Amino acid sequence: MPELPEVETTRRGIEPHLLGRTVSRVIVRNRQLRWPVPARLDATLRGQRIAHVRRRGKYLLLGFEQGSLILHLGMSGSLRILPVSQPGEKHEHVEWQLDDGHCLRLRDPRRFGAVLWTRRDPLEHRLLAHLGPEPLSEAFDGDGLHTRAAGRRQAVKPFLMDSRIVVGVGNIYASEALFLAGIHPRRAAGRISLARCRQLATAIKQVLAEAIEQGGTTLRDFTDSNGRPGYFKQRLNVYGRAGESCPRCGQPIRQQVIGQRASYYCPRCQK
DNA sequence: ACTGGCTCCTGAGGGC
DNA sequence: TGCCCTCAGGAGCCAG
Repeated sequence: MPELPEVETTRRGIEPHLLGRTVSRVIVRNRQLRWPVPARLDATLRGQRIAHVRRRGKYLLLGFEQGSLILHLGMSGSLRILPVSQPGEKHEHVEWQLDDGHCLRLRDPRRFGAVLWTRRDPLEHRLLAHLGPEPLSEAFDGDGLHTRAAGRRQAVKPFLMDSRIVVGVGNIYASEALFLAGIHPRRAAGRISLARCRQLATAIKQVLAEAIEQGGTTLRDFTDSNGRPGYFKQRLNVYGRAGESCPRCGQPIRQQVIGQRASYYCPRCQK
């Protein structure tokens, strides 16, 4: 399940292979993703040069001369650079062929991902226009978090996963950051002190930055057809570890569903 | 303005 | 060995 670190790692992995390349052909094998893949994508993109590869939240933005592709990996999507001659695999729904004999392929078994095209500034697109700050930027800090949380009774974990508050904090890293900050996932967002909001913001930055570093080593080679990454489970303190000992105090870690999502926490360390 | 619940989909994992 | 059932999970969307 790609969270922000995996999306950023993907961006870094594909960028050098795409910059300055021209699309020679687009093949859409299955257009039924979260939204239908735009019709005539091949006609739209053919001959256009890729000017930049950016990321906003978990969206990847491929900038062309006449518009931008907006890509989302959903929860099972992945992008790889392969030789065009490489035989296709199951669930490879879209292929962008480049002028150097390689192609970018989107594989997405669960098809929660998205491929959209816009001729305007992608940051103004309705899916992106109202996103909260990037967690690793200076625009995101504990003071801002505290302000946004004021008066809200929603549990802090789903609050953190709301992309209008901050982007890119998915289910796994929300649990991890709350553990680091010592905050119970069910605590009302509006009942966290400024000092603890600052700790929480720091924890979010730390967890995501560390995961990106990990991703950088795990997902090194995007041209390797065998390079499916494992997830960074070895680094996780609480996620997926119900019943195991808390690494800080030894208490058994608990699992609880909060906002329809599995949440993991230490009942002793997190208040 | 908030909040919780539903939805899309497939593969994994458990039970028998 | 295989079949069936259940469930996870990002995030937009809608109802209350």
